[in-house]
Amino acid sequence: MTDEKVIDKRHLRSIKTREKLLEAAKEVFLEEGFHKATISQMIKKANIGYGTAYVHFEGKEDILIVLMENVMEKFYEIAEVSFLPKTKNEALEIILKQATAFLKMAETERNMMQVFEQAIGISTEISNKWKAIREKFIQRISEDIAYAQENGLARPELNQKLAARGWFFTNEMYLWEIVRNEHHDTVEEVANTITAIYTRGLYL
Amino acid sequence: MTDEKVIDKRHLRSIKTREKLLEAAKEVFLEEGFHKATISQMIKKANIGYGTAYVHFEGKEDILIVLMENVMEKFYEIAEVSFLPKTKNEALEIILKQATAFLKMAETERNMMQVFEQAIGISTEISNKWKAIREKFIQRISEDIAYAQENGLARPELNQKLAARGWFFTNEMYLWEIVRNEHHDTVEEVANTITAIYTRGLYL
DNA sequence: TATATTATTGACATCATGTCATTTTCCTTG
DNA sequence: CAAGGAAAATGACATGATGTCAATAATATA
Repeated sequence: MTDEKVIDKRHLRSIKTREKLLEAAKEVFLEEGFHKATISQMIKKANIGYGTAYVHFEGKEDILIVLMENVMEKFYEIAEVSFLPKTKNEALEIILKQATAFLKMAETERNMMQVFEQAIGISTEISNKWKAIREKFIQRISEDIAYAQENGLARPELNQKLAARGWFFTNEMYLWEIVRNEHHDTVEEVANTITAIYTRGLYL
Repeated sequence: MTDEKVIDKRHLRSIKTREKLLEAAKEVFLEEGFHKATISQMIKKANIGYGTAYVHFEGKEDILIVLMENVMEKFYEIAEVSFLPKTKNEALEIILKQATAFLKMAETERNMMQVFEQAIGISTEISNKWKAIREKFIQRISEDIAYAQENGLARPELNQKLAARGWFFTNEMYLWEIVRNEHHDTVEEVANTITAIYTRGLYL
């Protein structure tokens, strides 16, 4: 199990090479976007040989997946916050916090999220990982809505899964708009409006 | 203005070649997806020479843009339906119809929409055209909400633009799920739930 | 020091792209 | 209707990216 702790100079060099490449790849992805980015640019920036890239990774896509894992973990952390509201106010507060935390990611990780968005459209594997994150959120919120329905806080006639998806989808689309710098309302205002509509409805 | 009506045999042949290529390209895009698709596959299927493809189009992306124009026009038609509701019921009915028509597109044009989705992630031009469609919808709905607010039908404290975006975004995300065959509720149920939440709210 | 193991390397084969000089097809004019 | 010209089609080619692999360098071990 802990056999891997035997790290010799060779192994160390290997790790450093890998990290140099990852660092360079990040820059290239940010500068060029996913498809214009080439392995050649990365290895030049990292000062390593061409073949070396293929020793450490399977290709461009694989490199990006590794770079993305960091960011994706943060989403999981947000999604994993567990809650079972007892009052309507509690429910609203929590739903608002969740939306805000989610949208904030767009701002703090904007650069990598821009590359991420392209990659989702191109790589099935990356797309699947994003889908998993989405389902995690929807599952959480769906459970919360079901609980709220059982306790007379939410309208019982609404399909929880659909409602949860809708809520998440709205947040997600705003996330991408913020990532693309296409949106100039603050994260707080967006989160407030989404929550207000979902909890109070648009029409009187 | 009508000079172009002079169509000789050469011109006719040119048009036919172009159409043969578009037809073949459509098949290849559907079979292979946007990036695996190659010009070579298309020209073989169309029985024309390699260079010919570049006489008619600037490349893969350009071919897809032309193929997409058809589909996109249909979205514009839906978006252009104008309405100013007088009663709350009228507002709900119209918003439901709009959502249903929009989502139905995912079903009737599923194949091309699948290619479309990839293309949006890859081609800036296609992405921009889709954004224009989105803004058209949001503009329409935003106006409707503003009107409803002025006439005491909708909550006046909500930001119309944000509400309209949210509504559209939810629909759009469902659209893509349906396109990807990832969704098994009926279009009607989805449209109903979205409308119900937006108009009546999730919590009591 | 000699040998084994691990990591690195760049040259190479492959494949898609876009260009362009050439060829084919059709029209026009004397 | 024959000759020359214009429009359309063509495929060979140059370019650039990818992934592989046999050779080489660096380090460990006996």
